Amino acid sequence: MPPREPAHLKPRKQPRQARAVATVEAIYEAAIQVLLTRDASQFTTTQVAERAGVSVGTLYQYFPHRRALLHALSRHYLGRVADQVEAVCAAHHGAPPDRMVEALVGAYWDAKIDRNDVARAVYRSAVAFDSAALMAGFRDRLTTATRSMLQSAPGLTKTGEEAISTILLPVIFGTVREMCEQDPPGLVKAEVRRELVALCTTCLEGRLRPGAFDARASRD
Amino acid sequence: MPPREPAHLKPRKQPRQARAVATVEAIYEAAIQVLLTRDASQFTTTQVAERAGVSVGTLYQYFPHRRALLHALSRHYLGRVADQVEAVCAAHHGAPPDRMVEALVGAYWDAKIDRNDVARAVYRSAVAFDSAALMAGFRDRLTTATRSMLQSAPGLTKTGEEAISTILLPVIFGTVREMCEQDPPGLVKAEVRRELVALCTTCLEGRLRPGAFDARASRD
DNA sequence: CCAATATATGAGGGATCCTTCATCTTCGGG
DNA sequence: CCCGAAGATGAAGGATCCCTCATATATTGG
Repeated sequence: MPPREPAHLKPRKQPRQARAVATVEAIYEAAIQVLLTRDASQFTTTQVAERAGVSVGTLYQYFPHRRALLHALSRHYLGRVADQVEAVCAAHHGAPPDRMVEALVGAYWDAKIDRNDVARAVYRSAVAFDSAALMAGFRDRLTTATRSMLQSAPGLTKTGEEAISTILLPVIFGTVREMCEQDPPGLVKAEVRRELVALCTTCLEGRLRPGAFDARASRD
Repeated sequence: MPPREPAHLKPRKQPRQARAVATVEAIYEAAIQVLLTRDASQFTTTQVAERAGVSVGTLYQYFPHRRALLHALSRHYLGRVADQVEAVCAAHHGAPPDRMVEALVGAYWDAKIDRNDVARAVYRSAVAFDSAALMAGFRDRLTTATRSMLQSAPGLTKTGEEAISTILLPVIFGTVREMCEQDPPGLVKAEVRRELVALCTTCLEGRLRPGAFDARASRD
């Protein structure tokens, strides 16, 4: 059950016909594009409508005002990312700790980097127009999913899990964000990703009860 | 020699009397405050002038237009941070690698977190109008300073230094940014900072020529 | 094929906002 | 004390922008 949103942010009406669905989709896509063009203060409803190939009136049939559009966009995207990460976390309950970390970083990384443009647009929307609540909710979902997964790790104490979550998530979130906004060559990105996994794994190893990581230690 | 800025961004006139200096300072401070109030699209020259206790006309005597104000603000702040980090890096040439990392993280962390509000304001300003060039220059300065410091480390090969810079800087930048925007309780921040240093140190150790880190290995 | 409903249009009202400039006040050197 | 220069003012012009609403078009169930 998603948290109920403030009334003034609710979409005005739901699209019922196929073409309306397409229209809303086009508006979302246009909003992303406009958000990415230089100055975010040029994010005007007119610009979005024009880019989407519809009239302003149409836009206002589905979104009561500009901020509601941004809110819906962020909500839509963040929800999808959270879904993906939650699924991966759930699928790795009880897995070896190093696999957990690899899966977590991989899921978050892919969700963000694959749709680099969308991620950047949402970052911008979140910063330019205050959506702290939305971001906090997103973080909470990922934190819960991660901690739940880590708690199922063999050889990891409860306090160890807390400590590692505290450091692991900011590092992952921050590094991935940096990669989104900097957008370096693919080769560099691949290297950073590899290293990030290694970094987090090492960090986790230090928290495990000695001996719980034997399988991996003898592998290399 | 700072990179020459586009003509349309240059400040209109330099303050010559004491009260003018105070005025400009007040405008900067007001700009930061306004930038932090909810919606960044409400960053209007009128708002800034009012908050600074001056009239709009005064503002336009020193800044040719709104974007120039934001540009100057970011430039001013990023320059200061880069100065601090560069100084620390220079002061640690030839130091033991673990001290290097500690100093680097510490310097960047302090510069950003101590003036949390300014950092957040600049992040916002960077988004509200495109300042990719400014940010890129900032990153370059820090990258150069860091690599120069690391290259002076005993037991670190040239390629090792490259690899470590590639991963180290995004992790530090990203994590610190995450802390700025999330702004968790002081205790959590302290823990993250400690762990971040530990993480980076471990990462560095793996790159050193075996034996070059003896002093530290025998310490714990 | 025909209502009834859903969807789309875009000109324009009202509200800002950015920026200018003619005018006034304050400062500082002689 | 005086005068030129520096600094400060704020009303107003021109340009957007957000959002509404009366109107037009498309779709669908019967």
